Amino acid sequence: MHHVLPQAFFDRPTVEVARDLLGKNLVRVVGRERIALPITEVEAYDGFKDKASHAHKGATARNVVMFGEAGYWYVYLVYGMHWMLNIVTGPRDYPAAILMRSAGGVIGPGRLTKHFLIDKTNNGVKSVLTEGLFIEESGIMVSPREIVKTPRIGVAYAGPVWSQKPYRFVWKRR
DNA sequence: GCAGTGATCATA
DNA sequence: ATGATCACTGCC
Repeated sequence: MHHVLPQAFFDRPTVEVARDLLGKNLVRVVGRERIALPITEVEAYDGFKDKASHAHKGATARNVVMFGEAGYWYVYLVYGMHWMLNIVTGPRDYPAAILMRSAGGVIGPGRLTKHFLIDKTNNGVKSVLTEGLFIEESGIMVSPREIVKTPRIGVAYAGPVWSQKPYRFVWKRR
């Protein structure tokens, strides 16, 4: 159970990685506390052309991490109160990341970061080497039959085409 | 259904 | 410097 996902796992096409993350354990270690839950809902944000992505209009102070190497955490604040947790995917200079939306019974990206004690201090940190926050193998096999694809949530601003892309993946146990 | 909340970014 | 926006949540 101590198989931390290596950087190579994340250095692949974003949508593939998103699907493969379902059922893997999101792990947080703070002091003596260890929180680990299987990932159940994610969303892919894929490249410059993706109008729903922060990276669509180019690099800014906030989104630079998305332009870096795979396997780094991209954490930002929305609506002045909710931290969003993403993992960067694909090669350097290709901006892509996956939003962690739910794990175990913790539903919703803002609730997830609250539960896992995540904030801006996790931004820009490499997931594979850090003791504090990483993803590991769970041993759970997720069958393709258990994966539901839908459009992403809360991205109407991206227009009819990009807001409808089936880049959200939910693991429904059967 | 909609207010809360504040960083971020474009515009100037 | 200012104002609109926001990969959301919780309470009405």
